[in-house]
Amino acid sequence: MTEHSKVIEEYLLTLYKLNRAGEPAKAVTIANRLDTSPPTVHATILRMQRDGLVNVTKTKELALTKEGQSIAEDIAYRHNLSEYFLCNTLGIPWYEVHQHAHLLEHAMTPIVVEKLAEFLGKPEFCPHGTPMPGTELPENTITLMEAQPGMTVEVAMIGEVLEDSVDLMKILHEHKVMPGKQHKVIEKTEVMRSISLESKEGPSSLPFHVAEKIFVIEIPKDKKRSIQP
Amino acid sequence: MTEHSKVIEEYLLTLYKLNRAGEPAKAVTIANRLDTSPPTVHATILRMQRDGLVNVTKTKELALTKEGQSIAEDIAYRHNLSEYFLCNTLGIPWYEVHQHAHLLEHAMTPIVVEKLAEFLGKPEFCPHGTPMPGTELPENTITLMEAQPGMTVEVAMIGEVLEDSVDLMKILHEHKVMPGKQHKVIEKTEVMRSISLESKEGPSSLPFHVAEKIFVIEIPKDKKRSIQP
DNA sequence: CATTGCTGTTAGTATATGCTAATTTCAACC
DNA sequence: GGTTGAAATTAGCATATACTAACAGCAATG
Repeated sequence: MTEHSKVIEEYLLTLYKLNRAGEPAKAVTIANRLDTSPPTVHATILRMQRDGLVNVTKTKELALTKEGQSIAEDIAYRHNLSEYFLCNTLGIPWYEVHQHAHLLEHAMTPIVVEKLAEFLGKPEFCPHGTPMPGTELPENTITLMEAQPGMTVEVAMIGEVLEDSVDLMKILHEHKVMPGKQHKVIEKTEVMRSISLESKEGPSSLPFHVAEKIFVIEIPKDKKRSIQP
Repeated sequence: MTEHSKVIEEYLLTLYKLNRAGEPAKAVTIANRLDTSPPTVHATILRMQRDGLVNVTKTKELALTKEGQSIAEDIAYRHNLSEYFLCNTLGIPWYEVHQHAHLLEHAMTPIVVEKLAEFLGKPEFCPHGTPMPGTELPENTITLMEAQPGMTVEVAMIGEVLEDSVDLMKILHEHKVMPGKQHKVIEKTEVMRSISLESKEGPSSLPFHVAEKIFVIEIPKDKKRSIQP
């Protein structure tokens, strides 16, 4: 488990997140996510293969090796832990922590990780609701896209892809579309390609492509707002 | 104030520390401190000149420009703040924090620095007693080398050069040669080239080259241990 | 079947960072 | 004044990370 460069750690984390999201892990995808040219990604992946971090299948899918997976989980943990710290200890808004954690995640020694986790009480989810590696979302989690009009849902996780846009995150925050908050699904209109919600804070409307990346849990009628007044 | 690489930040911080210690800032010194070959240092300094971070005098002394100085102070602040956090919040021993802070100092956004400083209560000294940029040690600070037998002194700062050796730091810790602790100077023996001390925790002996890097304040007899029981 | 278009790859370059070996410079010392 | 030794510099090279331009491979589509 040698140390790896920031760049390599980025690639590993990106592959890890793609896996978790069930998206195909191709070189182009990395190029898009990391805003890097395809040739650069190509060269970097060659080095990662050389170093035993990924394998490339016949269909050009990138698969993390045991070691690659293990390092990626480590980075994801450092990232989520940093976010938790920045949000809960330092009071940086949850929709802004991603960018700051993005730097910290590459600069934490194992001891710092351990001590920080203890200090924070070994949290299991980051402020966006993403479970730490080893933890899972509840079985009955669905995407907001799958929720039907009339349902009341509680937001469980804001998909990691959305975190890259602070502007979008801020809007979600303003409408209280954030982990732990409940919303009622009003309607899904094909024409507008958006979903209307209503919560205590007022109505909101989310485009389908965003709703696909928001994970929620249906709240049975009799339990509505039992937790969140 | 563009962002600079980790390497450049290291160079800037090294120059800053040399200045503070009153040591001549030459290329060789950087090479030794950073364990890098002279040609590499040379090339890097050329880039730093190009980027307006340092000037090289006729005598080959390296002088930080206004901008270089300002960035260096920023890094020093991030470093010291990190150390304070690691020690006081996470409980990592004061003699170990340096190495961890060494990574963190390059990974903190301005917002994180600001929020962390607030959280910690804007400390003015790191756990080794080093003042944050803008703060100074008391006027009457001397090195342990300058202290005379019979004097009772309180440790103010462990020089930054010493921080690099965890082994040495650990020994200092075991003998309670740490900021805030009082010691009586017993004798300075030229033959052994060392200074003997005595404190409540027992006797200790420090070689001259270490004593030169430890900064203390003389405690008048009538005030001895008034602060530290 | 041929075209279109996405994906991957190659070629050619650039920059930052690192090295060793060899050479130059210069001040200090005999 | 000449020698010596430390410091700086040059030459030559390697690797990781980036880019653009050009090309190849292959599947989907008309």
